[in-house]
Parts: sequence; structure tokens; C-alpha cells
Amino acid sequence: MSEIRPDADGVQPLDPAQLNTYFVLLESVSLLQYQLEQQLRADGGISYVQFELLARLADAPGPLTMTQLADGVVYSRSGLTYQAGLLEKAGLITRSPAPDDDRATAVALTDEGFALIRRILPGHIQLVRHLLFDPLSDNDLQDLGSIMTRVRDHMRAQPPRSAAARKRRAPAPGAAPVKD
Amino acid sequence: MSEIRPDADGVQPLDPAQLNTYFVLLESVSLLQYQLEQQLRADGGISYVQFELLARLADAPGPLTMTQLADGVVYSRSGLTYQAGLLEKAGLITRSPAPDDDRATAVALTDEGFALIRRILPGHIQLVRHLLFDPLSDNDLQDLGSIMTRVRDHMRAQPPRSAAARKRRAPAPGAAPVKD
DNA sequence: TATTGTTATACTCTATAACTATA
DNA sequence: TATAGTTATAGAGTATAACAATA
Repeated sequence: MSEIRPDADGVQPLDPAQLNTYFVLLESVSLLQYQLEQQLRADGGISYVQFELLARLADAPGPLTMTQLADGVVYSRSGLTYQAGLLEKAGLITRSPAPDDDRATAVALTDEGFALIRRILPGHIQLVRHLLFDPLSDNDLQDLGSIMTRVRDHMRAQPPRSAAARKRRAPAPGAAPVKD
Repeated sequence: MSEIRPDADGVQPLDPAQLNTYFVLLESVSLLQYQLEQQLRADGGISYVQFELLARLADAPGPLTMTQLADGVVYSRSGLTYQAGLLEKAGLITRSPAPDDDRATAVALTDEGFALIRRILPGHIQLVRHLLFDPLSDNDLQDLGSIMTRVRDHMRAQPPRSAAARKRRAPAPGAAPVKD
């Protein structure tokens, strides 16, 4: 990607090292996630998103509300309702009225949901280790963890990230959406 | 995620640092990509995938075949045909018969496609810098680039990644897909 | 009024298989 | 026979807005 030079317009001084790092980062994670999703579907019959939701519930000390469950996942609330419907139908989670707030829904793992996570997690971790950590030293692991933690905290601090009704920037002139 | 302990079954010795790093990596990139996609849609009316395709073409010395264009992007060929159709309809690329191989299609950016990339890229890079690199030192940048380059090369070397007809592992017993 | 969650709906995207044409 | 690409089709996933119920 080194030949794209927006600074040919004098607009942006572009650091090739940054651009390269950015592209490699996105490419690697895309590859990783694709492989992981294949395995999750094959071994557990679930998507990566569903795995994330189940893992989040498994990690929590108790039931979570839909809002808590959505937090950290980028989805719209309706998207979460959709996924929760699938997981509930599959017997992996339950939804029940939350005790303290009658508007809220308490989402909890069933025994089967727990069993599923426990069954697929070892293979999942093994694959992560195989694909992500095998070519890295312990030092790399520390560095990567430290770096991405700072990035995440920075991004989480930045925007009003749960602002669902946040105003979108108006499309730039001449930016017709690419659609049918 | 530190409380998930598959090794409670004695199956996998689990390194919490690895698990944490893995989750933070995926979470950060997910957040980053979401923000970038918002901007691309707002400023250029294109999705992240479409941006990748256009950027790949802009970076190439000349036209690419569909297969070359698909390489590095995880998509099926039909998915690429679909996206190419959208981009062509939008006047951003052209498809014409390849000169040397009559089976192949030569994909090239139009002037408008080039103009779009040149118009969008500065803001894109600015956002990447703002979200990804602002909290990082020059040293972090080097480390991250080095680490992810090794990861990518490792993953690209591993599987017969272009093996479209690769056999899927059979679903594990009791792994009913979570669907309607 | 604001918040929680669901529903209806439309749309985007992806994957599979069948198909054509060329190597 | 194998490869390049398209098409048809079906399904998964997502987003928007309208809605009901509670705080």
C-alpha cells in the first residue's frame, strides 16, 4: 500500500510506517477472526458474535441485562435481541424479568450454554495460540497486550460510544452511496 | 474474561495473559473498524470492503484480475463479483476482458475511483492516526508493526488459504447450529 | 421524559451450487 | 480436466423506526 500518497495533494503528511502497520494489523485480525469463526461454527454451531455473548455471560458473576450485554459489543439493541432470540431458542441462554428493574431483562447462561462454552473453549484457545501466539515471543505478547490495551482504553474514552442517537456527519458533497 | 477456566477440566493449561491479549486485540480492532466504516460511509458512501478493494487497485501498478483482487480478501468469488458490480455501477471501476487470458477479467479504477480514494484517504488516515496511533509511542508503532507482520506472515504461510474447496471439519457431536 | 427492550421491515452482505467459457 | 468468472438463490445479519412498558 506504500504507493498511495495523499500528500501528493499537499493535504496530509503521511507516515508510511503508520500506514503499513495499520494495514497489517487489520489484515491479520481479519484472517484470525475468519479462521476462528470457521472453527466455532464447526465445533459449536455458533458464530463469533454468539461466542462473544456466551463468553461474556460465562465470565460475568451473574446474569446481565441486555444493555450490559450489548455494552462492548458494537451492535444495535435490535441486533442483540435478534441474537438473544437465537441463543434462547437453542437453549443456551434464558431471558427473564430483571429483579430490580422491571424494564430490564436478565440474561443468563443455561447449563447447556455453560457446557458448550466449556467444551469449545479449549480448542478455541488452542487455535488462537496456534495462529496468533506461536510466532511471538513472551516479550511480544507483553508488548502487544500493553499496546492494544492502551488503544482500547483510548478509543473507549474518546467518543460518547453508547450514544445510539448520535448525529451522523452529513455526507460530503458528491458522496453518493454505492448501492443498487 | 479472566474467570473462564477451561483448565478446570484439566484439558488446557490456559495462559491468562494470552487470553487477555487476544481479547483486547480483537476488541480494539473491532472498535477501530467500526469507526472507520462510519467515516467511509459518511465521507465516501462506501463500505470498508469497498474501500479495501479500491485501495488495492489504487496501489497496484495496473489492472488486476478478479482473482488477484480477491487474494488477500477473504471473500468468495461470488462475493467479489457482487461488490465489483456495485463499484462498477457507481462508476468507480471498470471491468474488461483481460488481454492475456480470455477467461479473466481486468479490473481497473476509473478516474472517479481514483478521485474518490484521493479525496477520502486523508481523512481516513487522520482518523486512523487519531484512534490508533495517538496513544502510542514511536517505539510502540515499530513493535506493533513488527509483531503483526510476523503474525500475518505466519497465518498466510499456514493453511492452503486459497483452497476454496477445502474440506470442513465435521461438526462435533451435539453441535446443532444456532439458527431459525 | 428518559430508558429498556421488542417488533416489523427493509436492506446489505455472504455462501453455495450450477453454469459458461477458456486454458 | 482445471481455472476464471458470473448468476441464481437462499440465508444470516444489521439498522431504522415505531412501539409498549417502566423509571
